[in-house]
Amino acid sequence: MQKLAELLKAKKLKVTPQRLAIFNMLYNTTSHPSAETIYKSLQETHPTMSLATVYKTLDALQKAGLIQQLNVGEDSFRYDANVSSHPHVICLECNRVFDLESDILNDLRSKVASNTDFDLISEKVYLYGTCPECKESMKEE
Amino acid sequence: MQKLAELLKAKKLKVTPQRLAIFNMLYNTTSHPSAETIYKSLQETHPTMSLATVYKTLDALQKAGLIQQLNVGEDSFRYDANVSSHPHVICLECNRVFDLESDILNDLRSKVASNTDFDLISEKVYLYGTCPECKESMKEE
DNA sequence: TTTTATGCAAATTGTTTGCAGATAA
DNA sequence: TTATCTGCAAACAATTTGCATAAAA
Repeated sequence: MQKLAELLKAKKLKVTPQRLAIFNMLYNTTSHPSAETIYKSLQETHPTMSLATVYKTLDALQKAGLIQQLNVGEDSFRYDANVSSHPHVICLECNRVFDLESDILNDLRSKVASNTDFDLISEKVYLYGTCPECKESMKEE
Repeated sequence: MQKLAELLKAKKLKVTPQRLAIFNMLYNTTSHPSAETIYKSLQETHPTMSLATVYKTLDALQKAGLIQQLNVGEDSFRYDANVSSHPHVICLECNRVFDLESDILNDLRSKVASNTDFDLISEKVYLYGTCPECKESMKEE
């Protein structure tokens, strides 16, 4: 928590209980929650925090480069405290989102760079399918 | 146009002037327009067509597998009559969206399949950067 | 004639904004 | 103290929906 407070201060963001709670939650999960999910799961510990504060905090953290926004094709955004440009795999059965290693994009990056003459800055890569667990439970039926 | 009418009929969709106009426009562009852009550019030839009809038509075409929806990270969707699962490069200066060949994803697909045990179904791949033309005009300044 | 599509206006939903009071520095 | 944040309610924008009329099959 101390570490997160330092990260906020380094970006000249005031350290508030709300910000710490949101940042901390994102920092300790790989579930890529949405604003709504974050809001609901912090209801118990921060019952007075509003959804608008969640949105404003996520916006501030994102602008500071401390988190990133994902758009996996749902109707709302998800957030990730892993700010490296890494690909994600999404299970179409359970809707969970998993991280992949960034370096599996190296081949793609170099191919695109040589095919297009673009100066590439970033990328968003989402793969869709069925996760091992859901494959199992589908077999059983 | 005859060809497009056949494609609609094959999907049991009624062939209306609005649907033909929208489908035809998408079929003859690589600009990946949004619903709003399609609506505006068809105003001249189809002044009575409503935006709701554009949305309903895009939805029908998409469900029939005749077009696909893109989410390049803007506040609205774009549409593509190329329904193959191909990557896109987006220029952050001029906001144009370009198609890439599907097969440059082969390496990524096989890497992800072997790393995750997912059964992969599809993918959305967007790369961001500066296109050759915008690189030129930035040099001049 | 039957079925499906269109066009209008109203509804929906995730997200943003304005602002007064509260809190961090 | 003063600069910034919070929380509420209202605003927003892209998209969807209900329904009466119109057009396709």
